[in-house]
This record gives sequence, C-alpha cells and structure tokens, in this order.
Amino acid sequence: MSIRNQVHAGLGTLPGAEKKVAHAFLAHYPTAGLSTIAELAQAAGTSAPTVLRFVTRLGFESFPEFQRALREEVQAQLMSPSPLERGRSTTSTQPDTPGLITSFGRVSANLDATLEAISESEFDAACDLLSDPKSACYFLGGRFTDFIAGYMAAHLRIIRPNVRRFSGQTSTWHDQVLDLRPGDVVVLFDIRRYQPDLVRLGEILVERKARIVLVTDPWLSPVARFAHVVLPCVVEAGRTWDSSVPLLALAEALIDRVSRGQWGSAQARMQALEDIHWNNPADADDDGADRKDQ
Amino acid sequence: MSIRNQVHAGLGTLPGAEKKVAHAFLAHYPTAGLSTIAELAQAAGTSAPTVLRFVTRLGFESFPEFQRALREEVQAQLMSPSPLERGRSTTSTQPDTPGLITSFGRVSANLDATLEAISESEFDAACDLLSDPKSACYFLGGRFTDFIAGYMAAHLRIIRPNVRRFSGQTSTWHDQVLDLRPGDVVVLFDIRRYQPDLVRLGEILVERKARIVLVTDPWLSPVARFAHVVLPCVVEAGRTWDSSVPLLALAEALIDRVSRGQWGSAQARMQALEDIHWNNPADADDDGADRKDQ
DNA sequence: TCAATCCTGTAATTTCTATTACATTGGATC
DNA sequence: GATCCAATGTAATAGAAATTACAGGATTGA
Repeated sequence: MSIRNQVHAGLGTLPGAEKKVAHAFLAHYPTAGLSTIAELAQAAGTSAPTVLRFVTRLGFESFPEFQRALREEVQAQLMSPSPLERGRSTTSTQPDTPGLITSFGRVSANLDATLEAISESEFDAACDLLSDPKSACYFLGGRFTDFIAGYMAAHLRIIRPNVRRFSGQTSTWHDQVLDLRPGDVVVLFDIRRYQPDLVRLGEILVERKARIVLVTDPWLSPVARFAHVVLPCVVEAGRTWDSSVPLLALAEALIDRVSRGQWGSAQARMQALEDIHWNNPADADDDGADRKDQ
Repeated sequence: MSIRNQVHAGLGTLPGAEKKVAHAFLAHYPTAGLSTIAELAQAAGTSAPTVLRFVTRLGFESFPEFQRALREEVQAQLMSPSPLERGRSTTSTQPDTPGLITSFGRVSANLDATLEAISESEFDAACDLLSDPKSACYFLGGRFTDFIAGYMAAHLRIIRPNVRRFSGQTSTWHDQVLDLRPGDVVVLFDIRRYQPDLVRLGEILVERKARIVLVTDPWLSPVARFAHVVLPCVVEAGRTWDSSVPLLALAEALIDRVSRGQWGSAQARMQALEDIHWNNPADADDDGADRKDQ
C-alpha cells in the first residue's frame, strides 16, 4: 500500500496532534514530507517530536527512511501513465449507518437524474433571464431552500446589479413586491412540502408582470402554474430528508453560465467588490453573508 | 522553464564531473535531487562539492533552495491532472457557454474526489460530536459557505436541542462565545480564500475548550491548526468560483447519519416541530430561514 | 616545456537537522 | 474527585548535512 493510502487509512487511530500532521501531509502531498521535520511540524501547527512519532507509527525506523520511501513512491507515480490508482478501502458499510460512500453515491445518482429532468432549453432560458441587466432579480426560497437562494443571490450580486432577496416574515413579502417593476425576474425555490405562502406570492407576482424562474422537484410545486421557466431537480435520496444538492448544483451552473456571459461587464465589478471585501476584513462577513434586511 | 529542462539545456556547457551530476540527476529525476548532496554525488560518481557547484551554476543560492524549487515543481506536476484555468485566464475568448452536462459532470467529479479526500474515521468522529446531546452545537461559515452552515443548522435544529449559529458581524462573535461551555461543538466552514476572522475565532474557541469540526478544502484553512476534526472537500471546479456542492453533500451526509442515530429521541421532537411549522404557516419562513440578525 | 587557469577532490568547519530525555498537560477510569 | 496513563511540547544532545578552504592535477596556450 502506498504511504498516502496508509496514512489515509490510519487516520482514525491517530491521536489529535498526529492527525494534524497527517492532514498537513496529505494536503501538501508529497512535498510536505520531503522537506524537513521542522517544516512539516510548522505546517501542521505542532512540534517536531510529534512529526517524528507520526512517522514512527507508520512503521519507519527514522525520518530519513520515511523520506526515502516517499521519494520512491513519487518517482513511481511520475513514471506511470495513469497517476491515480488509489484503491479506497471499501469497508463494508452497515445498512443502518450509511457511510460517506453510500450517501455520496445517492447524491451522484440524483445529479444524473436531474440532468435528464431538466431540458437544456429551459436552462438556457433561465440564463437569459438572469443575464438581462435591465431587469432586477429577486430571490426567495422555502424553509430549507432559502439558503440556496441566498447562496445564489450572493454570487449573482457580484456579477450584476439589482440583485435582491425577499426578506423577513411572509407577511412582509407583499410590501416588498411593491418595488417590483414589470419584467423583473424572480427566482423561486420550492420543493415538497410546498409552502402555501409561495403559491400566494406567485399569484401576486404574475399580477405585477414579473417573470418567474421556478426551481422545484419533479412533482412540481403549485407555483409552476405561474412560472415562465421551470427547472425540476431530483431530490429524492431515500433519506430522512430530501437532498438539496441538485438545487445547489443547478444554481452553480446558472451562476457560472451567467458570469461567463457577463464577463466583460462583470469583471470590473468583481474586482471592485473584491477589493472592498479584502481590504476591509472587519466588514467582510457583513458584505459576504448578505442577508435580507440590507 | 522547469529545472529539468534547464539542466538539459545547459548540459553542453558543463565541465566533465558536473556533467556526470547532471546525468545522474536526469536519470533519476526528481528523486536524485531530493535526497542529500552526498547521495547524488555517489550516484554521479563524484564528490559533494562538485554537486554543490552544479546547483550553484544553475543559479541557486544553496542546495536547500534548489530542493525547495524542485519540490514545488514536483507538486505542480502531480497536482495538475486537470490544468486549472479559471475565468481570469480566459478573458478574451468567447466564453464557451458550458451546458448543464459539463457543469454537472465537473460537480460529479468533485464529489468523487471529495470522497477520497475525507477519511471515514474523521466522518465518524464528526458524527459522534454532533450526536452528543449534552453539548451545544454552533455553526458558522464564511462569505459563501455560511449558507451551507445555515442549511445544516436548520436541519439539525429539528433533530437535536441546543443548535445555534454565530450571527451578525464579526465583532459580535466574541460576545457570543461567552455562551460557550467547555466541550461544546463548533462547526466551521472555511474554504479559500480563508477569512482571517475565522482564524482568530478559532484561537478563542480553543481557549474556551470548544471542540471544532472544520469543513474546508484540500489546502486546509489555517483553522485546521485548532480543529479536532478536519473534513476536506474538493471544491475546485475549473469555474469562476469554487463549487460548494461537495460541502452541501457532506453536510447532508452528516445530517442523515446523525438523524438516524438519534432517531428514537428525535422523532417526537421532529413531530412536535413539524406540527408547529405547518399549523402556523405565517412563521414558517422565519423558523426555517433563520438568519443572523435575529 | 612551462605557466596560468580552471577542475576536482580531500579535509575541516559550521550550520542545521533529527533524535532523545524530560516535564507538563489533559483525558480517562475507578 | 483523585489517580493513572497517554499525549504533547520544551529543551538539550548527538549526528549529519551543507558549505568552505585548500591543495593536487588536468588542460590549454604560448
């Protein structure tokens, strides 16, 4: 077994400080192990002896011996045409407590299914709507999906102007609708169990001649009746709760497409915001994790 | 130019003994250069000072410096199966509007990579910490990842008591730390570009004897120094921004595991909350989409 | 052939590195 | 709560490693 896998497998049995060494090693594999003990210790935020104990626990007589083995491994990897043949230790997972593999596998299947559920043309239409700089862009989600809405708004706000979120309690939404102008785009996230508030809001939005982009599940939220673009995501994961991963993946795909389309005009905007953000770290959180009441 | 090519190019101008060093170096690149001077000298059939003169002639101040450069070169080679070109580098070219398939494909690859990056034991450890009903549980993320933190908190709040979020501006975090009791669990999300505030918070948390679960990227946030459990997620998606999908997938995996483990005690709690939620739709959004300034 | 110059290796020196010993902390157990 | 054991860091030590100084030897040009 390669040293890399060996470390990976033994991570659980390591005491805290040595675990940090293991992480630092894996994070900067293999170079972190090819320099000095002191350097690796510093990278891990621990002391030299701990690093030494770490390599001893791996079964090496000394640190130089460890480095020798590591060098050979590196050479072998650089030689071989297919660099990654890492075999993950597939410890048989008990059905009761699904491990990462099970969980991620289901999510992956969901993504594939979502890909089939969404039509390319609808996706394109959504991108076009979001790329229109003249109309404002509102975001809102349900109980759990509102975080996805927030995530998406936070990104789009950097690329284009007039990005807002419906904020606060349901009863205040109606007030905020007053700001809407005909043609404005509203992105709604609503998966089961569908929230009645959103349906009512949908009606109002249509009256105000807003264009609605709905992200929902394959059973379609009632809001679909009012929506101009419907993007269904497969959220059924056989778990206690539905998975929002496909929603986020879709949101990121939209963000990516829009940001590429707007690149010319958005670049300066991004740079300006970045400068503000990083030159003023005290306000960074305030700027980034924008919440509804701004 | 890489060191390897540099040596290759300069082979002709080298004196005899140094040429032998160059050959030995190229023959066993890069490992020959990563061990000691003495070893390389022996491999070349020459003496240590000749090796040193060789690296000096290449333009390096010292042998360690030469090794450092070599290590970086090796790392770059190993790290780049996919030449990462983010939006910045492709400014002029007409954006090759990537469709859903491309975008989702990348995300899927990220999930696979994340699966390899996270050790099962660390995942288990994180679940154990989150399943401990005695200690409170705090959540906080960075600029974009705070939404993931919120999503996770919103779910866990249903399964178990004492789930809180660090809220508001950076400066008020310190006040909120006062509520922390030794042994409480803090889940931090921090991917590049790492926020200095979080590092400072990490220090304070350790002083207060909190147990930190860090969700970060493979390059590890500086907070990793203080963390008890580190969960690295592959976020590099070759896009303008990093992808948070692996973070969310991980969050859901944690939620699922914890909710299954807590099933007996949590079921009643869930039922009660569900009732409140759906019988009182006016407060529904307020409950779910809890934000910082409440 | 001789002298000048550049290579090259041996040996001494200095710097830094790995290693060990020991004290302190922190967590677990009864 | 008190005690024990593991874990961790600090500091001292031993050991290489890199670097320098110097002298012998080859090569070149006159």
